Amino acid sequence: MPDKITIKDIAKEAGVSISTVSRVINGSSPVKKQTKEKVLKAIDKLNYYPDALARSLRVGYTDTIGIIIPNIANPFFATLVRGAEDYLRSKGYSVIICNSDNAVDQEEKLFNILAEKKVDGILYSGIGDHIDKFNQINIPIVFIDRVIKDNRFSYVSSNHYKGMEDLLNYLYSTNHKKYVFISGKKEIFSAFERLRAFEDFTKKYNVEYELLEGEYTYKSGLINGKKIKKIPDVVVCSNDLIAYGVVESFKERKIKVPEDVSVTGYDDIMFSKMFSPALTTVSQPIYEMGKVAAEIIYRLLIKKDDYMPVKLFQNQLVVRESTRRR
Amino acid sequence: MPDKITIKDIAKEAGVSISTVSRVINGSSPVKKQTKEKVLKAIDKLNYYPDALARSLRVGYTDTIGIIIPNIANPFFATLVRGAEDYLRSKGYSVIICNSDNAVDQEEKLFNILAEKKVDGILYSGIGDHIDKFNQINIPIVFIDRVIKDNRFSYVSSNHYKGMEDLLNYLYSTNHKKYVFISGKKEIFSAFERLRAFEDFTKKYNVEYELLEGEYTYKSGLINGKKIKKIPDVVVCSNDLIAYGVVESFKERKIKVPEDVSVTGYDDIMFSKMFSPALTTVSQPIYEMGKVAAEIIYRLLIKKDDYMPVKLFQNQLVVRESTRRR
DNA sequence: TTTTTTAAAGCAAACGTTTTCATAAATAAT
DNA sequence: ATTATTTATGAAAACGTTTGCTTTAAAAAA
Repeated sequence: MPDKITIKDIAKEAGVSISTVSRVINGSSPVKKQTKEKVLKAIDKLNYYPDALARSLRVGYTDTIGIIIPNIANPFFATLVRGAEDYLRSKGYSVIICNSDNAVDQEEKLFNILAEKKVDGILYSGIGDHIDKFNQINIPIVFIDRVIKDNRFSYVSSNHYKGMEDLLNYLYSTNHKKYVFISGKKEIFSAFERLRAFEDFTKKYNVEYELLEGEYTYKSGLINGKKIKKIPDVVVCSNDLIAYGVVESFKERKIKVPEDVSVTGYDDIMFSKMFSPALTTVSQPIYEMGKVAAEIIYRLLIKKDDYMPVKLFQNQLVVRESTRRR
Repeated sequence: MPDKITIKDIAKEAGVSISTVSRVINGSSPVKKQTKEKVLKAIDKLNYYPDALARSLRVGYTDTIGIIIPNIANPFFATLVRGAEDYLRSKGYSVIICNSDNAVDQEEKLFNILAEKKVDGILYSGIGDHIDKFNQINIPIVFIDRVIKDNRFSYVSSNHYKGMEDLLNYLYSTNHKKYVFISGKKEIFSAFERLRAFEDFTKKYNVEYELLEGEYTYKSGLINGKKIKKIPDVVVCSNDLIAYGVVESFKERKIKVPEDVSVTGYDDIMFSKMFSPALTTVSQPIYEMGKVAAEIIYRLLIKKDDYMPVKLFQNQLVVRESTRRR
């Protein structure tokens, strides 16, 4: 294998010092046109590309952002990540993606790895708060899909409580009397908020309901769907994946949606409109949220002020075919 | 902000040389129990974590793998990536994900970035062949979802031709006479192979058909679905997303699947079984393929021999509700 | 004890860049 | 022409590690 080409080789080839080479690469200070050409020619000839490690070690940043999410195979996060990555790459950043599977200890490990890799910033969506860790590693972070009261931290989230409230009010207004609610893991902020909205709702209208503890997966919907003995007017699911599972479990039992029971989701991932019955759900601007999170971290990085922006998105009820008036 | 803690600080705190600190961190050579304790204590006290950049610069590797795919928001790739990442992380690697959107020039750019970042290996699924580039950057690579005849390169792929052939034979045996085929971009290996199987099929059985050029997206299915004037017996789609789009477009036109027309997909992404009608498709072991690709690159990295493994997966016809005997 | 062997720790170079500071070359001002 | 100013280049330190080699300390053998 051929030896690695370094800036030294270019310098020698072009008959010039390495400082000069560095300067033409980075345009950091003027260099005479004809020497510049020599250098460029040498670079091209030897097929040189600079070592980002060495560079980062020197300059103190890596142009890399870490993203910690539960699971990239969940379309919600895939879309979110895409939103963030598109923006960041346009600004010259790369992205390291880490799946935590919502395990706090795994999250902690990932923070360590990202800190060691010297990422410039972190986008984080997960369970733990890790505040002590953040103080240790001292890397700008923005929380995603979660409201942080600690005003040292930025976040982008959406108004889950309000979204769920809107959905429930709609259901109530269309004559749904008996409810089953399948929650996500309560450690997850969004799941907690949606559940909270549901609990407040049941109190307010003194409505008949059953509460099932699930998690944000298709499988959980499948399992919990089977557990439902008394078919209610509507099964309110804490996210779309759960709803898919519930519908499937009902299909197996020949229970028809929406004829026999309404089913609702949350998130409006791209498949929910294709699902049949097309899912009544609450839409979050997922791609946009990823993008905004990326914008925030970017701003945090370039201007070193203490500006800590925060963005709360509104959610939108979208009524489709999986619900109907009772 | 507090100064960055380096190995030097630990050395001073523990009253020991930096070599010794390095040795206790890496266990690279024996150090007396009691000095080890001092060092560990200092590390803990000062909250030190080593700088992976500096380390990589010295040792010559980064424990990082780059992955280039068209689009992480496509569930096929999300699952694939998850398979790869799970394996790699278990071996101590991190993963940088890059979306190319199937643009050759973007792919090229991404290869450059990954080369500069000194990733140890690359997993690549895309359009271009970039053979010259690979020779330049000299980083182990494994191609995903694509057969490479050049035996200097590894790949994992699946037998798209055979899979499509099986599907078509099944359709033929269930009395489907008139076909519409919606292809993916022909530059993509899998799309090319699936189309090739279809063309051979039409010749072999001299069957009535129409060919529509699409791409691997829901939207493309929607658009091309609308273009279908004469409803055939079956619309064979080059992947599942296209099929979703076609079904949706038919729904708008009150054309019933499978009553009026069969529709098939390819890939069997996780949503296809939840889709209604549940999609008849050809399943690829997506997660497994990602995992195997990761295994291969890992083997390539640890043993520096010239072993160039290659893995071809078989695909499995899965008949569900979106087709029926004519 | 003294010498030999082994184990533990330290020194300093190296990895490939960027950048400060000094110097040389070129241009402008006298 | 000479000096002053600007412009272009080079030398060398620094970023934070690992590791080959040397030295010191400890243990074993004489």
